[in-house]
Amino acid sequence: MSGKRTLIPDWAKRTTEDLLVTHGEGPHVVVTGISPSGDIHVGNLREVLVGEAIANALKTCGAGVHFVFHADTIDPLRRIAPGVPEEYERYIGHSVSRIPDPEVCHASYAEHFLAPFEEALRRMEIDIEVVRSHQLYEDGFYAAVTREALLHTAKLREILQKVSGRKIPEHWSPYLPRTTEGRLGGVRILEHLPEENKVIFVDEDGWEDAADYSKGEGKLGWRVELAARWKALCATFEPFGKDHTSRGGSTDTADQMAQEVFRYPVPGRYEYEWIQIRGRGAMSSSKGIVLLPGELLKIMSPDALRRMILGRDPGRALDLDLTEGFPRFMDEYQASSGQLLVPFTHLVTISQIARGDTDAAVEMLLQGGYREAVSDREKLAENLAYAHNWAQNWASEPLKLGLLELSEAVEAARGLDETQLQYLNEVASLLEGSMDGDTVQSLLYTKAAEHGLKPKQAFAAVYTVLLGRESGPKAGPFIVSTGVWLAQQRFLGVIRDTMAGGVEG
RNA sequence: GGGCCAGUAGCUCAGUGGUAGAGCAGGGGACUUUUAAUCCUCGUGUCGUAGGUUCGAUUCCUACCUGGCUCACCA
Repeated sequence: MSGKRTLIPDWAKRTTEDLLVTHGEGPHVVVTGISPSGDIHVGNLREVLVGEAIANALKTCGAGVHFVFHADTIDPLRRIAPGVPEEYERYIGHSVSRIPDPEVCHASYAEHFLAPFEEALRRMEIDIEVVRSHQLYEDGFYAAVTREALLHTAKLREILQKVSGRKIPEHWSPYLPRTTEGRLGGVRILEHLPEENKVIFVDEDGWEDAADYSKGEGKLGWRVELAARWKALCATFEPFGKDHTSRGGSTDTADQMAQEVFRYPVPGRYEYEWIQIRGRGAMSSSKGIVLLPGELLKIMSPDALRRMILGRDPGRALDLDLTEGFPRFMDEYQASSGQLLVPFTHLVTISQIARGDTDAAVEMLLQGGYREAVSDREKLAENLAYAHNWAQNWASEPLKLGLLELSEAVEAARGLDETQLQYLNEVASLLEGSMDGDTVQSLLYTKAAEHGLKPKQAFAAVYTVLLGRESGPKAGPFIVSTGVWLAQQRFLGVIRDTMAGGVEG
């Protein structure tokens, strides 16, 4: 029921078996990575989870595995993320690790977006080493491959041109030094001094300068860096989103560069499809269509999130339905993970009535016959919190239960007829704070009959005044949970205001 | 145009080389102290189209049609 089960899905098993054949028994290095130039969303999380699944499968086969998250913190800012002030335009071309945090809460622009993601990785207990590329460059980790790249500039340029089909400028260089203004690239390399780890370059204004590539004074261009990084990190496997894997794309060029220039075997690969949010479209940091892992961890457990993001097969596009479809997902998840089954929608109702009072929730669950579900109170409290958060943020209106303000209640009560109002009036006069749920329920029912109201009409009156709807959770226990006194005041208040407003007596 | 993915009951989707399944919706019934409550019951759909392989294909292959996404360093 608890404990971490590592079940290996079919797609991961197949991929891993191939990998063991093509790349040997290990030790393996599984690499994932992303550029923190904007929100790191659950689409990005899919890459990490695919990597994790492969890493786990490798471990199960007895192979040694090192699992790495390569944060591309040295990457230049290309466009400012939504919500970032416009004056950040002037940082375009600067390394995101060297740009101030727009909200001043972290050490840099990069950290601002990286931190929440790292927090999610931690909460999901993913066994991964997070490295920052600006750190690696500054530590000289990429010095050797950078030197190699510079020495093979002509060959790299040829590959780039041939494979991508793009015209590459004459003076192209795989290395982008940082100018005195802090911008990467846009300069011309004049000379490479391999024994000093330096390049001499001239900037747009004709100023000559030098950059030490063992100290992070520049970086490799993206496509070259990808291949170089495989070698430097000893990567044997890396998942890629489909945007990278199309013909002429970055994996195409990197594959050839790895083989012909770096003399390094191309790591195993898994191409995963993208995730869309139902009704909003494909996730995109730049369009502001984004769902953060942290948001989802508010409504489900890490394990459920893992299941949701991977889907049946990450090679297939996923259309995340967090509204109507979510309860079903949760029920299926619970069933398949052997947990006690309380229908999610029921949990949603209870969580909203109990509002954090676990004792009250236990009471209601017992009444509903969910005896087993209350045995683990800690777990239950957690699930109630998930359900409650979901109700707040994602549920459609009919599933939300919120008490009306008095003025809203008066407004809603206009739809009630006189008999219903009189019924509420009498009920209010008979309610007592000491009553329990069943007593209130029975009071509501008997008084309905006495007023000649069908139960449905009577209860509709109650729900209308309290919730603004014609139906709701079982009325007696609900009223007790809100506090009998509160319901009583609400009934009386509505009667008073409605009568004063001109309803005939 | 290249690539990837999909096209199965009204909707959302499972599924397997051998007479097609689930959930929801919908119909019928029970209950009748209310609920998007509970219980019972009801599904012959050209499994996108056309070919091929096979004793036999929805499941494998080919072509095509339709839809989605992706190919400017945004997973």
